[in-house]
Formats: sequence, C-alpha cells, structure tokens
Amino acid sequence: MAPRTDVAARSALTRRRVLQAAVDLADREGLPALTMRRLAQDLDVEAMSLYHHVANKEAVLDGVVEVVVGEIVTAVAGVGPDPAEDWRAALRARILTARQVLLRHPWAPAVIETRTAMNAEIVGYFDGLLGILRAGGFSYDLAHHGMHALGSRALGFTRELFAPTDPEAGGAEATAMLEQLAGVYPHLAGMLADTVHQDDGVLGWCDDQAEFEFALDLLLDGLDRRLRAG
Amino acid sequence: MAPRTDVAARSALTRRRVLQAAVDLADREGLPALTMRRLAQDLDVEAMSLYHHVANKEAVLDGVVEVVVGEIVTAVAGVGPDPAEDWRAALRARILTARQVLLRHPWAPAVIETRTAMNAEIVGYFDGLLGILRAGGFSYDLAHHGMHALGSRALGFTRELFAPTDPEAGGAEATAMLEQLAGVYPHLAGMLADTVHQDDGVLGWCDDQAEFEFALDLLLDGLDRRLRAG
DNA sequence: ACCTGAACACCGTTCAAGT
DNA sequence: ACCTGAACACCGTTCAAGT
Repeated sequence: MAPRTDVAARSALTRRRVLQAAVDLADREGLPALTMRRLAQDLDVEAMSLYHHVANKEAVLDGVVEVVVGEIVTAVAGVGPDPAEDWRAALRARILTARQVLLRHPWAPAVIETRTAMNAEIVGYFDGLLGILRAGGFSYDLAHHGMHALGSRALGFTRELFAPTDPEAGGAEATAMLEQLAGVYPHLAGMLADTVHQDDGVLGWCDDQAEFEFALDLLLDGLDRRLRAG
Repeated sequence: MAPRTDVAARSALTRRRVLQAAVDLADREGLPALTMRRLAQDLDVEAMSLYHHVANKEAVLDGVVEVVVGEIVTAVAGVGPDPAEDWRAALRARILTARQVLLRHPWAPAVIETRTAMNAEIVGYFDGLLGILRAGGFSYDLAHHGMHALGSRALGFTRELFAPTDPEAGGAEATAMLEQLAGVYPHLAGMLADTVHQDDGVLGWCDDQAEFEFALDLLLDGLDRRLRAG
C-alpha cells in the first residue's frame, strides 16, 4: 500500500514534466548528463517510460529548446520602447534580454545549433524581431538581410572560439606562455602585452558582455546606415 | 606469406594518417559516422590500434580541426592585397577564402565550436588576421574588439538557426504552410509573400554566400568607421 | 614498439509483457 | 493507457596478451 501512495504522489508523467526535468538536469549537471536513463532517474521512473511522452532523444532536445526559447519569448514581452519610435533601442533591448535568459542555460546554444527542424518558438521569436524592423521602416528585403547578419546573436549568444576567460585562473601563467610564444604569434603577444591589466594578475581583457554589446552595436549601426541609405 | 605482404603494403599507422582518414570519413559520410571503430575500419586496423597514435576521441576531434584549419591557413597565404595598403580588402579576401575551404568540410564548424582547448592552428590564423588589422592602423584594443565581433565568421562560417535552403525542395509547399500560418507569424508571412520569387517555384531568397558577404561587409564597415573615428 | 581480442561500463532504442 | 524488464546494437575505453 505504501508504494502505491508514492506512485500517486509523484504526479503523472507528462511531456511538459519530462522537458522541464531535462532543462533542470542540463542546468545542474551539464549537457553530457542529459541521457534518457539519467533523465528517467530524476523523474523516479524507468527510462522506457519516457517514450510514452516523447518520440526519442531528438524530440527531447527539440523540446528543451522549445522550453528555453519560450522563456526568452516571455522575458522579452514588453521590453524596450515602442519600435515605431526607436526600432534600434527596441531590438537592442530584446536581444540583451534574451542573452540574460541564455546565461542561465549555458548549454542551450550548443543544442540550439544542432537543431535542423524549424522550432515554433524560435520562428515566433524571429517573427517578433522582424516586426520591430518593419515598424522601424525596414523593407522586407533589408530586414531579411539584417536577420541573417545578426544570426544567432539575435537570440543572445555568440559561440566563442576560445574558451571563456576564467577570472579565477592565474593569468600570469597564460601571459608567460604567450610571451614565450611571441616568436610564433607576434601580434597576439603584442596585444597581450598592450592590453592585459597586469596589476590584478588576471587576463582582464575579455568582458563577454562588453564584447557582445560592441558587436551588436556594430551591426545595428550598419543596419541603421543601410536603412537611411534607402 | 600473402597476408604479411598486405600488412607491409598498408604503410605504418601515424597520427597524421589517422587524422586525415578521420577528415575523409567525415567528408564522405558525415560526423556521426566518425567513430573510433569505423575510423579503424577505414584504416584496415582494429579500433584499439588507434590509441597508440591519439590519446582518445577528443584528441581525434582536436586533430581534425587542426587539419582543416591548417588547410585554411595554407589557402589564405598570399591571398588579397597588401594589408598596409588596404586592410579591409585583405581581411575580406582571407575570410572569404576560409569560407571556401569550410564549404568542403560542412561538418567542421560543429566540431570547431565544441573545442575548448586552444588550438595552435586557430591561434595562428587569428594572429594573422590581427596582423592585418595592425598593418591597417588599428590599435590593439580596437583590433581585439573587432576579432570578437567577427567571431566564428572570421573562420568563414556562420551557424544558421534555420536549415539551409534546399534548392531541390519544393518551395511551394513551404510557402503554402507559412501562408496558412500568417495569423501566427504575420511578419514572416509578409516577408515571404514579398520576396519569394514564385516564378521558379522555389524559395530563392536565401543565398548563403550573399548573406555571408552582407553580414561581413556590415562588420567591416563598422570597424572602418570606428577606426576613422580614432 | 605496435597491434590485438575480450571485456567493461555506458548509450539509445525495440519488444513483449505486465498492470 | 501507461509503465516495466530484458535484450539488442551500438559507443569509448581498459587491460592483459600477443608479435
């Protein structure tokens, strides 16, 4: 009898609960931990039970993207000024808000980039961005180019080619290493010598938020010029 | 005796041969086919033999990136004008050349983005780009921002959030679908109605090369303006 | 030094069986 | 209708054994 109560206590499995558990698991332990068996374990259920609510693992990955982008869509609702007044500020505010959501799900960009099928939430998000540009006076053609130019940055992320700077890591070692390699990488070594703030002993020169905003503003400036050029 | 000759005929396994076989395999059959067992099979060897030349699968992935970026570094050598004369054209030529190389290895961007360790070839490539900006008069600080802004585009790729347009696919169906969804995605539907060249019946509006160049030029324009602004 | 075969600890997924 | 256990066809990798 006791076990029966437990079973009743853990409310019925649904697609929604499976996907939310998947997002929580990835948040907590990273993407490699997101396996069907591990996910089932978190839900106090056998792995095979999941298949009654999702078709397969691909569907789980589609689903977690849906959940995360859904969070973004909720977060950006009502953010920023009226796009008819200032499309640039409206677009900028939305994108920076999206970025804040994705910072809570650092594994999500990697998953989003593996999705090939159209995702309703993503399409909806982009439809909203397109609406901002249209309200700002963009032709469909220029707006289309603009969306491509923003690319994944429109959702608030950039996949950096070098590992993010760890503020805890001793920058002194990295500095020493790169200075050793000044013969091989002269320009990088020079940049490092020029811009590292050695006073606090860390590589204080890669502020991800600042770099994201710099690149975003570069693109928004460019689009603004193209818009004015007619 | 005959088998002995065969063994001698297939030249000794080396790290280089393993990595080249891995690149060829991914080119031919895609990334999922690149498993240690399958790779060994292509080399007429047992899977475990590979571990005498590479530490593990991560090392294979590091290695294939090394090979592909090595191809890029070779391809861009001497391409474009003297950067001291025209940094913009020099940078543009290199990046478009890099893109041509990556088009031959469509699986490579996905692997590159999973690498966390610094890769000597990638660092070398970026050192070269940095040299172009320096020759063009950029401060280290602005050049650094510029590299971040270009991001993976500097290596010639952009990860598109929607599947690439298949020119063979019937655009009519997709059009019909999106027009059905005009109520849900009004701006996308409007864009589609406006820009699709329905005369040839395909979605002729996503020219990847043209979109890549549009975005690249937007960024180069922006950097040029920042440079002139001092 | 280099290669091998068997084995281990995982995967995603199928299927027939339970309730 | 929903959940389960055993099983299958894969993975990457360890290890002791071959040559």
